[in-house]
Amino acid sequence: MDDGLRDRWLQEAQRRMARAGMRAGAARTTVVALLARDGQCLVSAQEITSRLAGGAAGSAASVYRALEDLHTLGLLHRVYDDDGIARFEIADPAGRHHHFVDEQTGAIEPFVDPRLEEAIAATGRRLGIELTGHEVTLRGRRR
Amino acid sequence: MDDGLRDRWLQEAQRRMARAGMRAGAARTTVVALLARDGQCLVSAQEITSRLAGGAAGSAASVYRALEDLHTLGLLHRVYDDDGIARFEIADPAGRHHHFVDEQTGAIEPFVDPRLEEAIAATGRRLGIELTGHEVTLRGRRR
DNA sequence: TTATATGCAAAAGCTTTGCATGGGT
DNA sequence: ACCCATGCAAAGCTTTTGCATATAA
Repeated sequence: MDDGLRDRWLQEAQRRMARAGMRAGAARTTVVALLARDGQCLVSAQEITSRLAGGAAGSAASVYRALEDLHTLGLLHRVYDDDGIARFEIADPAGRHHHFVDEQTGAIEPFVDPRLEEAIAATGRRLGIELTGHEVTLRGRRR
Repeated sequence: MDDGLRDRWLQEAQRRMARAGMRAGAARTTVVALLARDGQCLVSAQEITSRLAGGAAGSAASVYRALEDLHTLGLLHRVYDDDGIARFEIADPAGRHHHFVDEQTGAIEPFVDPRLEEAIAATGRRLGIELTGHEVTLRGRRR
């Protein structure tokens, strides 16, 4: 786990939530804390809900509402897996990773590749597009 | 519309369906014909169902079943949009395109870029991955 | 004739929403 | 005090499934 990323994101999240006039209720506070730790790669609403079920706060409705709000604030990326279930991960202010799906295990793993980023930027220029975002999913098996 | 692609895919679809022991019922036959024409870029099950509603055959259940079967046979790609709805397009035996989402209009447009394909292949090698597939989605506005 | 395809209606699963209550600032 | 947040339960949507019937081969 990347502690620096966790702290940066947590701080940014609190800043943006405050600026939006949101208050620190128990449920969303817990969800945010959990995301800062475990949301560095894709997690679903249900995974969050069940991890919260052990503790005190966090109904399913509140989890979905928190995820929706955080996504609207630009604090989360939302991706739909091959099963059609929404999964979220924290939007790193410092950069972006993409996903590799291991077809043997089904595991999703993040990766970064500056040269791929550069190639995507070049594609945008070639197509005459001003890029505001992009997603890449690779599938295969580890050699 | 690419007539060559349409005919190639239709032929391949019929070949694979026959080999799988599937019979040419009215509903799936109509769905396959519609996909060959209109499935060159993403369409949803509901879009297909409503386009079929004018004609004689095609209940929603049969549409979903046809899409599932064709996907299993490797004849369709399935992609989940930002709204969480599954969209399908025909798997071109001759190559692959990706998607650009225009954030002004919401329109999804296909594009091809051989240099991007090369960059993705290079990323796979760099990561030590044997790639079996990949998807790229670009978001932005046309300049 | 026999396995496959279809349609309808019901069920399933994820997500959203209405409403009354609780809680932050 | 005032407005936001929460929880529960109900509703909404897409997608899947059971079952009886129809149909391709």
